[in-house]
Amino acid sequence: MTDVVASTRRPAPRGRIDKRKAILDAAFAVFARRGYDQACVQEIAEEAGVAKPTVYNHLSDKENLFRHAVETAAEAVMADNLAVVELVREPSGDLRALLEDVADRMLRICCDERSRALRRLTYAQLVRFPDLIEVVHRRTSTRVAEALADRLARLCLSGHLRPCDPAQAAEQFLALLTAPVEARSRLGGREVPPAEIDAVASAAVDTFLRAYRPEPATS
Amino acid sequence: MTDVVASTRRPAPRGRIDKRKAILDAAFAVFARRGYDQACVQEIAEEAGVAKPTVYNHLSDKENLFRHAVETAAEAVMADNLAVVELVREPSGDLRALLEDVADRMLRICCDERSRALRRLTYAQLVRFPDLIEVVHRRTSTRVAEALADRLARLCLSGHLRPCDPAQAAEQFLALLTAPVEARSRLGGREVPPAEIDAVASAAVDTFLRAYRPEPATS
DNA sequence: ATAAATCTGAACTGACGAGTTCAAATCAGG
DNA sequence: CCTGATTTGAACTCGTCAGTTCAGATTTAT
Repeated sequence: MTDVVASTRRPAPRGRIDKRKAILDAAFAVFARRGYDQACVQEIAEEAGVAKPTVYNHLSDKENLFRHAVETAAEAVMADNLAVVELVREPSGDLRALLEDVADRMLRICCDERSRALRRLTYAQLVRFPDLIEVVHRRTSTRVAEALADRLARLCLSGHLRPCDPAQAAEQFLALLTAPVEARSRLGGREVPPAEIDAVASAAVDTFLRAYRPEPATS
Repeated sequence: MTDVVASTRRPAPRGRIDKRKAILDAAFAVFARRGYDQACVQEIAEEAGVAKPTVYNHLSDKENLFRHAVETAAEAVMADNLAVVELVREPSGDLRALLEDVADRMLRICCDERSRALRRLTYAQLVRFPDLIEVVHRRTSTRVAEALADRLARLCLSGHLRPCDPAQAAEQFLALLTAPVEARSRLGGREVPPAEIDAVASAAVDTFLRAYRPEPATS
């Protein structure tokens, strides 16, 4: 009689459309704000504008839902990052300016809600889904580092950077970017103001260039 | 009738000893291996060799148990790290060797099970206990960075490093250490072989020194 | 229009775990 | 050795939530 429940239900096109996509999007959103254990399937169904049995109809169970939602998000984050790495080319003008631009774009991706939620969720479920972290990490970290290493290798060959191990250079470039931001965002809990992002990016590039610029002709 | 339950019960000195400490230790151990939600108070009680009501007698509820266990662990990790930072002094011999020793020790702390579990737990409960991460982060990260900055400032003044912002230098030194190790340990899921730890430490120090060594007297 | 597939809401089962209760056992101190 | 505090085990309450069932509504395709 006193039913005022569930006023936040979008009608969402009845019939058979891409319920599946709606469900996965909703799942990631709900997992992101509640965490795996606190998220309940009912809420995901409501967020997707769909009945609970429909959720189970598309994705067998909660675990499956989580895996698909997380892997999809990881895919998207990887695509964004790879697109940015593509920008690293033989500099037409200033190498520093180029790297700062790249650094800035990567940090913005790494600070946005989706990336943060993704890290949080995989980190949190490390014990329960060890294989999942493997997949996510490959997408969001390893792959990006490899792509960046490729680009840096070219810069070494063309003499814009000193000869070095490109994989290590890439690892350290990313370290100088991500670690300070992780720390300043309290592991993703706080929003980092753009001014700080800029500062971290420019400090990282500065240090990176000091360490990897070509040696002044010795002797 | 078919009761074979709870065969892993240590007797643990009956009467009133430091049950409290036993309980907190057990709590951290169980939270570490199960995560907050999966950990059940019964298991903590068993691990502590104590009855369930005794747990509730000492610490009001599960949340309280978690907070105390985590804060205690954070305190311990901080102490370890600060002790290592103390080693940074005016180098009697080689600055590089000194920094590599410090880097190595810090990485070992950061890779051990306790630190990893601590990061995992706080990261995972970011949403539910936002204030807790504040506390932990201050202990394990901010404080250590500040202490290191102090030491680096002295090295700048004595001319062992170029003039620079010591806070930034400390932040980047730690970034070059922790980020690669986090990546290689799959966010703490995998054990990192000592050889890799050494490699990361020495690469980090090398890059740090290239970026922060005193400028060769210009013009 | 009609048949097959899908979706819906609501109610249901079953497991699990937090926190409590209590009477009996155990301890510590005077 | 007596008294009061603490511990213990076991059973219990209570809420939550994953996953299921089902009869009826809706959709899509032919």
